[in-house]
Amino acid sequence: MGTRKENSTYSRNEKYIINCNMSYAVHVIGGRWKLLLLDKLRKGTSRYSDLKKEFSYISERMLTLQLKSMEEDGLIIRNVYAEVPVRVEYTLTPAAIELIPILDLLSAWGNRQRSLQE
Amino acid sequence: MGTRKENSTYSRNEKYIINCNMSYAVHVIGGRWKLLLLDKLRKGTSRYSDLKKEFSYISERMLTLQLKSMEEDGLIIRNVYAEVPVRVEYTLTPAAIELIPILDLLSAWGNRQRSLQE
DNA sequence: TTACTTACTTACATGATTGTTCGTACCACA
DNA sequence: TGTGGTACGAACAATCATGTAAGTAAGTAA
Repeated sequence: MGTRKENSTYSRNEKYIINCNMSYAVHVIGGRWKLLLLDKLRKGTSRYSDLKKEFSYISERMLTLQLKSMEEDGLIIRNVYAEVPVRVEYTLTPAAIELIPILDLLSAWGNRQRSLQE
Repeated sequence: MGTRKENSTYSRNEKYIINCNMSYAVHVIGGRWKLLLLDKLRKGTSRYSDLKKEFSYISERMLTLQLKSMEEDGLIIRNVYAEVPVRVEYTLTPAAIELIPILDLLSAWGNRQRSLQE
């Protein structure tokens, strides 16, 4: 989510992952706060200040970073309204909406798995 | 996957994620090499040396770390055979087998999504 | 006694992600 | 002119994840 050094082993190893669609999908939702944000946005469009209020424990920096990353990966759309003060709204894309039921399956699996683990 | 400092913001923030089963599931499969290992093991039991040979680009340290983590999370079972030299085999647990079709859905989604992105 | 195989383990270094703090741009309104 | 609200951005620091290089343990065979 920042700049990367080329030619480190870490970078070079990426080629072994990059052609794995599963890894890609997990990467896309893998940021620390992305799932929480997806879960919020599935209930409807939110503006930046709403997210900031609801997730007050997420630093503003991380909030914008995760949102930007999700926008780049085609999970959300960012709409800017030229009002005063500015209003910025975030909405799920169709692709993200397709993802939701799969995440629900994952969630159910996680639930079962955790109850088994204790 | 190592020791953690308590009381850092990073640690404290965990409580906002820890009760999210989705995040748990993503965490469980989120290590860099876990999906590749799952994909290999779904085709059948493998011994350590097989994995090492197939994934020669993964350092031994990371290989054992990821395998141990997957074992702790109930994704794989580690069987040790008291032969000479030792033989250690890794097998998917039923829980991991339940996970496979969900991961296939994720993979299909990733495939669609990536073709849209370019 | 030494060498050999398998499956790790440890100490250390590098790179990536996340968090803290402060500052900015825009325009309205007093 | 100055204050206020929204939505960020940049510099820096802390923490986590990954990679490198070397060594270990157990047992058998030479």
